[in-house]
Amino acid sequence: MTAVEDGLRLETRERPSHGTARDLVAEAIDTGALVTVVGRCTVDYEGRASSTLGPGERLVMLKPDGAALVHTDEGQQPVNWQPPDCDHEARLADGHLVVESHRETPEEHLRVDFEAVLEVSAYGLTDERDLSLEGTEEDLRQRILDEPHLIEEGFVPLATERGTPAGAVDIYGEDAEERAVAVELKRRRVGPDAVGQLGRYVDALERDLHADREVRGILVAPSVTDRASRLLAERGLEFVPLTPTGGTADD
Amino acid sequence: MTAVEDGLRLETRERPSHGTARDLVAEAIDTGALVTVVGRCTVDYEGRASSTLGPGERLVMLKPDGAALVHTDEGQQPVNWQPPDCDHEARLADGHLVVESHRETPEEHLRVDFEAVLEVSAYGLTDERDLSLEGTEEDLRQRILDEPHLIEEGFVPLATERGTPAGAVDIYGEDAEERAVAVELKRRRVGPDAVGQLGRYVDALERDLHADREVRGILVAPSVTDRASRLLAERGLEFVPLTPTGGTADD
DNA sequence: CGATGAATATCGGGA
DNA sequence: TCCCGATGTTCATCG
Repeated sequence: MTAVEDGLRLETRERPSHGTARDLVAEAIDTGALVTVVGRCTVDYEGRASSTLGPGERLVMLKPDGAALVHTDEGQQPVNWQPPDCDHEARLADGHLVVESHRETPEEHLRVDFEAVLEVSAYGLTDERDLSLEGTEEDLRQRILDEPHLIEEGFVPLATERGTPAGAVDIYGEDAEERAVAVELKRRRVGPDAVGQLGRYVDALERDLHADREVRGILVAPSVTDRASRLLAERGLEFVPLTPTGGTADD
Repeated sequence: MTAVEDGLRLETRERPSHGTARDLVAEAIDTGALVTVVGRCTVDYEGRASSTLGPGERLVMLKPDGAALVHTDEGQQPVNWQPPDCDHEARLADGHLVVESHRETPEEHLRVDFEAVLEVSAYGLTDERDLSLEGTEEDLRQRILDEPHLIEEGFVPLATERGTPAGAVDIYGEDAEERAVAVELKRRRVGPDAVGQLGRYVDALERDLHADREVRGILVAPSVTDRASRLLAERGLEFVPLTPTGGTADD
């Protein structure tokens, strides 16, 4: 089976000279292609923090939206990077291909200096990027709004993202006895941080509403850690086990 | 200028047949090479959540440590991925190259189905990966341990990462009047979450120590947001502006 | 293996 | 633009 012509743009050079590599990278940046450069290089970053990386073999990706990624043979995360909206540049310095990426606000600069270039490729890519994702906190919220009794019998949601001086409450409502209820949602097992978050909202609501009005705080998540459970008890907060999808909590 | 032979392994096919692509990807996985496959594809993920991605042109990277990345032409983050320690597999299905990546604990599966393959490359990469990074929270901690007066005159650090029922305090110490002090460090401007964190530690320490002993809580960061500042005041906590590097706080 | 919190976190929504 | 919180966060460290 032979691949048919498909209109996808592609330009590749194996083991190019540094000059050829520079020209191809520079052209690809200009034409809005996605570029990969693989070779032995050093990397320097200066900006929100600063870092240096000694010689090693890596894959550098330059995206047309201005993002830059330096990947080694290990790890899901790039060892160095630059966020979108940066300006990329390819140049020769001391006979080496040097790729630089820069932005302001904040001032950040990435420099990759190649001592050997294994391959340079430029791809003209287009993507609709219509990702459909399920199992998020949003799904959990909708599930509760559809079936409020999942929280408890008589629970009535009154607002989502209700503002307080401490931040927005995921779901604000009332229980069967018309007590105010703040619900904090998490799509996965939670630790102490989520308890602190809920506690801040409850405190803020108790200040906001009349001081004599009781405010219940309910954490909704598949499960909680021991420490979080203890913190909930200390603060008089409650926990309701629930998953975004309706599956069992697999902790 | 011509690149010299450098021992770096490289295997590339432009617009290969799906069968050729499958063979090359499978061999590269076996030999521990880093693989890139560029082409038009759909992506399905099922695991901690689930997602589907319709047809589009993307770059798929398979790392020898088991990580997988699907990158579009936009964004610093991959649109889909799989963490390290997954098992990669390349197969033909309905004449299409299909790349799959799987792991257990948790059960997660990624499937990329190519309808067109623009290029397949396999790179044999090695990397020492000796990244040196400055400007981290660790740097801020060391700066304070070296010069405790940066917190205030008379401050004495007694422990780092001191355990409490609510978590570990970054720096625990005493002030000039021998009051207990909990210090929470952040390398950058902080919001309400950091105040909640510090508050939990202070509460826990006040329970741990004798109830009559006052515990001061000090947040150390380049700057704070308005809301965080208000929360600090409400809880009787303090703020000391300080950067990891000693530079000025650029908020 | 789980828990905990840092990160050049990134990303999207809202004011 | 900044603030704020979610994320299939990932990652290192510690118990």
